[in-house]
Amino acid sequence: MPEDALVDRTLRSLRSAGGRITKPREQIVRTLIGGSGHLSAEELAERVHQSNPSIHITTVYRTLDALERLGVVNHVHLGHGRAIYHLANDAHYHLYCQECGKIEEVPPSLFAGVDRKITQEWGFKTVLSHFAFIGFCRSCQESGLAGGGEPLAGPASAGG
Amino acid sequence: MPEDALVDRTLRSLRSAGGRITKPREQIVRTLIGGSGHLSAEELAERVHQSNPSIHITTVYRTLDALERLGVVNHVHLGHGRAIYHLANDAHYHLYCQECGKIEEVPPSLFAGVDRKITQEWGFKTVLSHFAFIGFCRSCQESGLAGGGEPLAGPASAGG
DNA sequence: CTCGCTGCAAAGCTTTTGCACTAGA
DNA sequence: TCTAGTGCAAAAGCTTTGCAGCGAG
Repeated sequence: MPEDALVDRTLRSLRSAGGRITKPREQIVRTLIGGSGHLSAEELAERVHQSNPSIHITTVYRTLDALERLGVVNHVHLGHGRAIYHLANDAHYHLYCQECGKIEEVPPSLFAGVDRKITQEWGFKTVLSHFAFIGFCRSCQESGLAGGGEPLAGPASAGG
Repeated sequence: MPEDALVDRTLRSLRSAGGRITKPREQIVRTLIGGSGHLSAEELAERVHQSNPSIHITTVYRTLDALERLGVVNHVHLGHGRAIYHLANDAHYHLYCQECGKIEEVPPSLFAGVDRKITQEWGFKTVLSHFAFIGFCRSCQESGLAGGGEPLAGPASAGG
């Protein structure tokens, strides 16, 4: 199982950076790597609690923070509150259904064109990976939950 | 001044919807319409306080909420915390510089292509207006504050 | 007169911080 | 030993809610 190797490598990275390998860190890292790839801090804590209920969510946050500084983990904001964490080597953007909470992954290349345009025309460098794209997934649209409200609907009204 | 007419129309909309026209609402609506177009609830409250310091920020939130339900106002999240409010008839998306806080407006048409692609390929309906696009404005990039980290950097890897 | 609006205080939600104690190397 | 990590409690930051009194219509 390559997961064990990854867990091991990650823990050793922590140590190389001057940190220490502790039981809580080991369990958090193992759970994160073995998990679905998209976990909030709270979900991660819940899963960790199945093997060790005494690990505090503060420790989860601090460990995730340490991993993020190592470049092993990234976090993505889904909207108002929650953020999710995923392994940094898995580069993708996120579509977040605000109705059912489902997260879909899309390749960054999809936005390359828009991103280039924004850079050229506005001189602005976007960081599109740090916030999910909000909307409605297919099934929630079919349930009639997605209203209108987007200015995109209608005839193309300008060209920048 | 067309602003007075807009204020008046907005207040009457509130009444048509079963609401009441009060001094606080009048002042909040007037300040919002006369304002820069991008105000946080707190900024709006500050300006309103110049003419009436006793108006509580809770009232500002509730009035903005009422206006939003009428479709007169939209709010946009800039990131973790703050949201900004603007008139709904002014359709645009937002670029938010996470370094200096500057907000730039871009036409929704810019994203029409990506949006269509996401709809066609993922069946996902994005609501791109509800969250700003985060990044670094030109001047902050020139100050050397914008780091790397975006997966978009690198050879154009495909067109999806 | 009624019911919506208001101000105040307090709660809510996710994440961060202060502090004393524990434990890795 | 020495310093990083841990658990707990509390705070932080923005927004919402409960409640009693006021006032628009």
